[in-house]
Amino acid sequence: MPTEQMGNDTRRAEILACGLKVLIEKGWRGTSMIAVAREASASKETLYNWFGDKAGFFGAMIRENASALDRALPEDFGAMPLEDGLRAFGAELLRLMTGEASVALNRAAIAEAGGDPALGRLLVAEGKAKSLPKFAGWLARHMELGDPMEAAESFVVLVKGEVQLERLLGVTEPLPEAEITARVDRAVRDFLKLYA
Amino acid sequence: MPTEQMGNDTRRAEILACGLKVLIEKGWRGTSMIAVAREASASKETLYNWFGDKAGFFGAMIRENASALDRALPEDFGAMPLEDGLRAFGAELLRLMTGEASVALNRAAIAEAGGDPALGRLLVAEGKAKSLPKFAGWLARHMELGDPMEAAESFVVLVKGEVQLERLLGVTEPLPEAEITARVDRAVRDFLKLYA
DNA sequence: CGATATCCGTACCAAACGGTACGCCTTGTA
DNA sequence: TACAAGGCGTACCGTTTGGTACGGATATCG
Repeated sequence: MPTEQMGNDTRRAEILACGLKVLIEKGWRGTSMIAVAREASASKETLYNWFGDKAGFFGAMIRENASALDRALPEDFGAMPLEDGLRAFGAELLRLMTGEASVALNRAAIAEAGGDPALGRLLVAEGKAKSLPKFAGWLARHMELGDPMEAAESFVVLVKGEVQLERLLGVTEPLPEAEITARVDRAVRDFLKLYA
Repeated sequence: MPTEQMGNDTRRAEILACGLKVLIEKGWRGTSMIAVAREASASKETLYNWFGDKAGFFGAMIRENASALDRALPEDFGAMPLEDGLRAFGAELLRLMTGEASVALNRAAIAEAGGDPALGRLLVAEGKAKSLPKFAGWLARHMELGDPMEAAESFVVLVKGEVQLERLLGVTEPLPEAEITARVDRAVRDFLKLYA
């Protein structure tokens, strides 16, 4: 563990990354604050000072990972032609939503949703609620649509299918790249058939 | 093996119903064995004698509720014409998957999936894995399809959209009947456009 | 009627949790 | 070099959990 001065921000991101690692490896039930503290070589008191309580810590993890889709999209996505853009967006979306990090965070939010839906709301507000309108706007610029948001959601649904739920339930492994492209191909074909 | 014999059949169903009630009201975290026992006016020892352990109890709850879709379908479903059958199946599916019981059970299975995916596997094996092939067979009898299972899954996905995930995350309330029919209408229209 | 089995209620246990308090040591700064 | 801040590690507390054990009530059956 590096000693040279690392800004509080770096240390903070490091702790959040350790939390995500524990969450992925041990599941929601196995992720106690003491487990996170040990993984990060931090103290529980530090965790509580920085993040308030356990919910605050998970909220911070969600915020940290929410913009992953934006970051993963190619730089020239906005200028791509329709079909290429659909493929790029769909593949990145599927890769993200079935990846270990997203699955673990969604599992945690769902596990808590019965008692306190705050984490679930945060997950949606920081993730889908931000990226979907962007994608819908992009769509509207590339084809004529009566309701771009509806079309955007349709594409997302066609891409994800049942795979995300199966991942959440633990009945499926992360998708190999070949299956990602296969699913995206089919989704693009169906989407164009419906809306073009 | 602790017998698991019959005893009072209705008593067993009663206890399972109480467990589901607690699960819906208190969420997965609030559903301790003692909470279930109190709700059912039973003793913890009885629960453990009948169901083995906590996982066994939840497994029994899943089995009890798995065939709900079959039971809910109208008796003459098999003889319905294509579009009526799609509407009936879609509406019942959506009603079930967004209902309190299904949401609570799926949340429990997902919460445990990180450590032990057995509950998730059971949920899929008893639910979707049994009803989807039936529906695919029905579909194949009503239209010409290259891959009936693929078409059936497409219909399911078109009907559910993002609603089930939003329910699991706790960002949406159970759907009013008007929205159910609206979603099913759109799904049927899109499905026929893709496969008819 | 007495014997047997079952179930309820309660008490109990060890383990783990979230959260807090405190002593020690490193680091930054003047 | 001296002082202040703050993170690390550990110990601690009250609560809750899954799971077990025991005593008393009830019911069934010979």
